[in-house]
Amino acid sequence: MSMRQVTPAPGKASGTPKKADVTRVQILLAAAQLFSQKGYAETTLRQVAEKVSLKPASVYYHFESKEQILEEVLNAGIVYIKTSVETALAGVPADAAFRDRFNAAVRAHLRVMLDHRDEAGTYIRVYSNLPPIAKFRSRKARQEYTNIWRALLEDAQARGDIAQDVDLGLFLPFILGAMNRAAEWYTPKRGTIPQLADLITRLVCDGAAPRRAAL
Amino acid sequence: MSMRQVTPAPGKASGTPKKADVTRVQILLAAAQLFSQKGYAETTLRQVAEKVSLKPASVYYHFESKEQILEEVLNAGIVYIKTSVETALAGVPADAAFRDRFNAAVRAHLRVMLDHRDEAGTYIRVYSNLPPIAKFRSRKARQEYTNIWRALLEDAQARGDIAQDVDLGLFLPFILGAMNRAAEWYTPKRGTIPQLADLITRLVCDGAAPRRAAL
DNA sequence: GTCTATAAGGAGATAGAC
DNA sequence: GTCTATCTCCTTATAGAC
Repeated sequence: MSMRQVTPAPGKASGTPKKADVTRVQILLAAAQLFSQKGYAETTLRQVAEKVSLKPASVYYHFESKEQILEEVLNAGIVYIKTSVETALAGVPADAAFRDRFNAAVRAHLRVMLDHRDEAGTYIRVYSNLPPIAKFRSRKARQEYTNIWRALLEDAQARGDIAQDVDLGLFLPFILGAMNRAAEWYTPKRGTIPQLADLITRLVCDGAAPRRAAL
Repeated sequence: MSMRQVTPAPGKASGTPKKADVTRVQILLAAAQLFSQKGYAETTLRQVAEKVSLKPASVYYHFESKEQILEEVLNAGIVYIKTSVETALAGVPADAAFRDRFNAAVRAHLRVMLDHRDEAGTYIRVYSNLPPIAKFRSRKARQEYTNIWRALLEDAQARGDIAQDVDLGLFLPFILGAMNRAAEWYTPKRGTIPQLADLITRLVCDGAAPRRAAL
């Protein structure tokens, strides 16, 4: 699943591939990369234009404003992440161990965010320093995504895989935030994405202390 | 310990309180707040000036450039955090349980970052979207701080409080990043800072699963 | 659809009076 | 130390030719 399929144009059924909405998508991709690398305010439309070999003015044929580009980039990013995690969860039996379902979700989230950094990572990286309007507009999609995780964790707590006295109101944002922050520091040099996913799963399920079971 | 004592002026022993380095510090504090709230690029010198009831030009009597203000804000922030965590660790016996030492450090880190958001939180929040020069300049202080945590965790691993097969190269940045990300989502509505610190400590030491000991 | 040219505004920073 | 006034540059965005 690529961002390409996610943003053909607002309100357009995927019938004709259309001749040059291609440019539109190229702009979105370039913008996503730049926003992700340097932040929204620090990125100029000239840089976006140059990256797709256009003159700045031409960008305005495809988009009304810089902010509209941002909005679409954000939405595409979160839809992309959401779909990936949903797909990953669907690939694990619903009655599988919590550990396995959780690990699959974590791995999917990390993979999208760290592997396809430019495409979806933008959402995570740029979100904090945004004009409040943009934050508000993407709020709904963001919440829908969070709900996937909430359901996963609430279910685990109901089944006794997570202790009753763990406050999900703190745990949920903590664990999502912890994963998202990885976009800031992760490099393949530190380890693979599955390794990181395993570490997180281990922390959540067992902690980092040595197993004291077999004693 | 306040940021005031940290940034009297570069290379100035704390002898005379000096008549109006006060303004200098006020500018730093105002800048810290604004950078933290809106990001570096989105903050204008005019806004900083207005916040301390100065005209924009007057700021340049105290600082050479906007970037220099940023640099000092960042350094002050990290020195502040570092000192806080060191003090907290010094307050716990060196032979205390890892759990207690870790919890004290987490709590101190979170308190500075979340309670004194404007002073030290800037460092965390702004750092990602920075001109590379600024990142580089604050690198040394950042590493010195990280080393406190590395020592704490390496020590724990040596004593067997953290399992041998936990990769600190992943674990260290993960846990620091997770805490830092809390600046993005934490509000007192979700819980107290000690509660969050306890949650993190629990995850690290035991995991979130129900205790299976007493069975 | 993309271009050239340019408008309109705001940014960081400086000069020099007070 | 702080002010007024201003320079210069670069931004987003528009107008209209091709």
